[in-house]
Amino acid sequence: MLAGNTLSHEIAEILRGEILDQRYREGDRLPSERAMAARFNASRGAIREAFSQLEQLGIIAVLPGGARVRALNSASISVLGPLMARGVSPDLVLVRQFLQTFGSLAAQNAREALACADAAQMNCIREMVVNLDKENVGFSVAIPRWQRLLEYLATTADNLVIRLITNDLKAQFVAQMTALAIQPQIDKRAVAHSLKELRESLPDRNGDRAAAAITTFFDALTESVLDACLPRHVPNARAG
Amino acid sequence: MLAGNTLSHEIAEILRGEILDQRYREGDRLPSERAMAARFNASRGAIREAFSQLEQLGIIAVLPGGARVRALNSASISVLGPLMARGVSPDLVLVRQFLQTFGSLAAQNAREALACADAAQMNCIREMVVNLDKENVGFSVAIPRWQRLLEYLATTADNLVIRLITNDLKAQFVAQMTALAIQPQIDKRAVAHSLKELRESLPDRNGDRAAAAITTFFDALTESVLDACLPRHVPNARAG
DNA sequence: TAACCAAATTGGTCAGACCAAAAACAAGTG
DNA sequence: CACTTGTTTTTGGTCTGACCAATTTGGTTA
Repeated sequence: MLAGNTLSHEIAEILRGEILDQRYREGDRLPSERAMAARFNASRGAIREAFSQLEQLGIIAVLPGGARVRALNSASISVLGPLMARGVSPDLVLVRQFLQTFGSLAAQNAREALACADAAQMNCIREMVVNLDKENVGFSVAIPRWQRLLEYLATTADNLVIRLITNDLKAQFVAQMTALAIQPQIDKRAVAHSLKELRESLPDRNGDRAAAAITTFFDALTESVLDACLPRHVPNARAG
Repeated sequence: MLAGNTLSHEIAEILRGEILDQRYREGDRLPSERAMAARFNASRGAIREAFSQLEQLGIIAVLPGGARVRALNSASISVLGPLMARGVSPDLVLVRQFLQTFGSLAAQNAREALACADAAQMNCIREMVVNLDKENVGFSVAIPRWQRLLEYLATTADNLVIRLITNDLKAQFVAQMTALAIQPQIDKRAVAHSLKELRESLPDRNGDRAAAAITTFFDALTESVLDACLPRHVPNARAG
């Protein structure tokens, strides 16, 4: 669908799936480029470009004598999206790991933002936090506000390493999540608590406290998302 | 420069450098594949493979009509290594961001490890921490032990997302650091304190406390590494 | 000026070929 | 039988030249 309109992208996508599905074991030699060309009715050049993409993904190593499958642990972040989409690893486990990791990085952003923000930026942060805390809005309204806050903290912290990581993570994760159209019911008490901590951490620029607040928020978010991912077969009649 | 023995890797490396050096501005169109082929005295196929690598790096977008330079913010983590090696961004800033981010992820690993470790794993962790705390060893002895501890925490936490991220980070960072042959003088008191916190967090599996201890350690490590990176008083070279 | 159409350019792919290095195999050796 | 050695096959890396489809470009027209 969205993957790649070009032949080499399609081939790469197919092979990526087969590798992530463990159709070739780690260390195994992939069929030769010529064999692949025959299989896909394509030229060797197209196969070569597909292999190149898989190599950049870190899931194969192509060298004279043949292309070999590498360990999943040595892959690049970009495999996480496809991995989550397939049944290779338990989805919910990966979702949890995603959100927890994302939360850690966001917390670090908050820590650094409070350490290096100027007066105007601090004001802006304070304003966003207060606004976020003001009304008891629904999930669909609150989440974009949180996103803006986290984005502003990221901009303020200006940590390129975290920025690049979260770029990759978002690209892999958001696509999968939005595809599921999840409507989590986040624990409002936990959110309120993390907002209170966040607000109180601002005056004396307590980075650790702010980071802890962000972590708390992501813990709650994680639980709610996981809950929303569960098969809602069960008649769970309990409103918050 | 052992980066890539193949021609396409060499070309990709050169172009990557030129792009990271801002020789082409964001959004600019790169010279066509044919022009590049002429410039490097190579075939279009080789240029294409080089372009493919740059595309996977996230620094160019190749599409019908021409290849365009993308924003650095949208790049992949793998550009950090080359970026740090060049003078594009202040080195020390990147080094700090690297270590702080690495610390955040290690702290998260510790948090999750304590949450999910079985009895045997907890014993192993305790043993490593105690061993680390036992003697007052030098930097070159202590660091490998810390690495083993962090690695074991990572294995125990078994967070694939963090694993993949740190894979990339290590690949980009360690190469640069070892090339500098840095001998940091780490603050032993800070390390001792973080070890104490870590040790005391084990009995009741206080993940937050363990995470804070790891963060403390990385703060000290960051300062010492940055200090070691500073230009020292050159013995004689006052030429110029 | 704005809309429109044709020519030049560009990426995507294909085909067939050559080379050097690696792998697979055969044969000889202890 | 195991182990080395030398030859053949396979494999990846690159080149050349060509074709197609889509974009870009630039000139033309309304």
